[in-house]
Amino acid sequence: MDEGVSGFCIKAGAVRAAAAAHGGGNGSTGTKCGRWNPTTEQVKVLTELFRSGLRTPSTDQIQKISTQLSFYGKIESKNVFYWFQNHKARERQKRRKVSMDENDPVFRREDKFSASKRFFEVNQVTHDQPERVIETLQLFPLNSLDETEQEKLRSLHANEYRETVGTFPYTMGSEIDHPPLDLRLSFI
Amino acid sequence: MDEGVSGFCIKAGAVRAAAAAHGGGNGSTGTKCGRWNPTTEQVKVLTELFRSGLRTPSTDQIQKISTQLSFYGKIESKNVFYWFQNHKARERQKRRKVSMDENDPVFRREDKFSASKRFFEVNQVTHDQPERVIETLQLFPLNSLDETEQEKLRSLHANEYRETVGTFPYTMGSEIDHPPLDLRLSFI
DNA sequence: TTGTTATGAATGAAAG
DNA sequence: CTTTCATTCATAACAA
Repeated sequence: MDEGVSGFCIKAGAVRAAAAAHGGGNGSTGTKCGRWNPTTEQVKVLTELFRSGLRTPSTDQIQKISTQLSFYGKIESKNVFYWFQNHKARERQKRRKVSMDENDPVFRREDKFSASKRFFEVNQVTHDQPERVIETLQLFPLNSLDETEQEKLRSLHANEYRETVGTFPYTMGSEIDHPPLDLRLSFI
Repeated sequence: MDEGVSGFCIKAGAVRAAAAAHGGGNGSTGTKCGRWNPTTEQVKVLTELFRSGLRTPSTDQIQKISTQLSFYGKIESKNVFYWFQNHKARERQKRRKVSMDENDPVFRREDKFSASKRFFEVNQVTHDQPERVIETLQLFPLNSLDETEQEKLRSLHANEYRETVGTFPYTMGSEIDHPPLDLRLSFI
């Protein structure tokens, strides 16, 4: 199991055990050196921005978002950049509700071009959003926000847990009536 | 809190250990579990495929494998995907642990990349490890429909373009359906 | 029960 | 943008 914790960060001691970041607003405030671990606040804001239609923030936007989120914890521009990139990619990936009729008893004709991208049948948290993709959203008025201004953004409560969208209503209701038994690797 | 479906699971019995060797309701058909639990048959096949050299099955292959394995129990494409992903990663992880040769106990510190690709630069590290495995194994000769190349040489420098175009006003709150959450996105 | 291990799933980071 | 890698989180299966 937990073999050598390879990795390249010094993490001199056993840092692994600690973790337990889930469940609560993990500080992530300069904890370890490893990778960015967003706080629930940060994730919430980012998610909301995404929901608002922002998908590929510009450099300027990334900078502003990063600045704002830095209050909630350590964060860098690249984190925001990657977040959006990953979120978008995975959202699309999961969006692939391609119903691969593997159970279809009727031989189907070859589809023109089958989707060749990864796709899982993962449901998505109710998103009744008319898919309005705003590439460039007006973020943060240019008038800089003072420290005091940022303080106002503070307040709030720490929502528990981090975003976890990972469930899916199994669609493959029941099994198919037994196909040729014993297939093993014969199909390779 | 709401982390999707997790927790309750009927756990239809030993699926991994032994048993389940017979075509019979192991925890697959009627179990609504939050997490896939492979049957011994499924694991066996997957392992054999892995041993055969398959490490990163294509979407098409994943599909086929999933279809085949569905006989042994409930399984989805993403399960296969994750299985290979994890198996490969852990194989490598163990390999890495062994790598710590006493020959040179010096730990090389990863240079802190500062950068900028826009803000940060992704330093091109290395690309070694002459991976000697079969990336693409021919599975199921039945229908070896090879999806044609879709779009590969696309995208490119379309970013700048988009950035510029999206400068339209965008009234806050107007277009966006008012977020039900407590938003400090007011600064948008 | 509690603690540990194995591994499914998620995701930040980065390569291609 | 797409795909892969590395690390981490969560939990079923198991041991004590």
